[in-house]
Amino acid sequence: MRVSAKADYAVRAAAELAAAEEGPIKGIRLAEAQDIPLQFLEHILLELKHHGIVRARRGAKGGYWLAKPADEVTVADIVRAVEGPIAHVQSTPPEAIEYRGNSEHLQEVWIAVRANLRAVLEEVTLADLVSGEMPSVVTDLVATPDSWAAR
Amino acid sequence: MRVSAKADYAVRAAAELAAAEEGPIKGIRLAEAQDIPLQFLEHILLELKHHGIVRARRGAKGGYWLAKPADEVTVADIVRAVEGPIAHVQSTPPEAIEYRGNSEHLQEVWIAVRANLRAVLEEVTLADLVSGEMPSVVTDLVATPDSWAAR
DNA sequence: ACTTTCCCGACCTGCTTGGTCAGGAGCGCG
DNA sequence: CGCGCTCCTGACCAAGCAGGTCGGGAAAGT
Repeated sequence: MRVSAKADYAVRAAAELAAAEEGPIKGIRLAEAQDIPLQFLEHILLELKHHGIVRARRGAKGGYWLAKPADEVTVADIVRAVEGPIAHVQSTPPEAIEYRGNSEHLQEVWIAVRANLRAVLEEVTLADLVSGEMPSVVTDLVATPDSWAAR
Repeated sequence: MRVSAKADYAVRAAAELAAAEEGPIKGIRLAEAQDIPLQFLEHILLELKHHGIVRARRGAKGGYWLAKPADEVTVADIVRAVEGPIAHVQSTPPEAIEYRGNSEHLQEVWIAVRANLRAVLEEVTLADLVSGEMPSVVTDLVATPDSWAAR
């Protein structure tokens, strides 16, 4: 139930790409803008490329750019690209688990957990992220003081 | 963003304890009821004990039982006991992260993610789990067909 | 040709996951 | 008391992941 450095880095780099107006952005510029180790970032960007989220070109005028418009790329897309499926239990998707005995209804809990994760991650696009204009599901939750409480 | 075997086991064992009406339940009975490796389960139960969620007694009439009524123990309590804090990013709580540049609003996303996780995990008690009468947040999500779709 | 930049596999250290093993300590009972 | 039962605890272990670094290769531009 934690967010890895890789996923965090990936979203931040993608946000930087979404904000860039024209042309390819070099890896080193992304790394510096978001304070990410360059060589690690290159591996992450390669994964994003393999998942069709970014494109890249080598050489003097090379760099990375988004493969799709920023409002068509969600945070969920990026997290799945670098972390794999969201909210799997014991490496199997919640809809495929079968519980016996008194934990029979636990499946419903994990399904609800995944659904609520998706409700945020699939709703926020890179365009939302850079503009700061979040979908209502986020603004509502963020406006609740309890959401900020440590526990 | 995944649920570990340990957390899954822990909740299932706790559900079994919640369902048991009388007296201490032996480890081996929990292990068999939920098909969990016994020695691994004992370590998990020990952690739950250290977190004040279960109690135990040794000897012939020994076993484990819940330290509190089943309707006062939430799934979140158990997950936190065995997995640590929920939805930390790079091992730091989302309210403590500071983002710069174009990812400035990413903090709000992680806050919303955590809040939505809590909305499920802190709402479901062991009593709900064994009775099958889930809180509305769960039944609503589970009733949505999309929640069951793989992606 | 030569530089720049991405591409990509190998490697590395340390920690986590999902366990097993061996023994010790408390509890109840005859 | 002695004895068996059950939990308690630390040590260990194999595999994998996290979070990187290193070194070289391949395309793009000039």
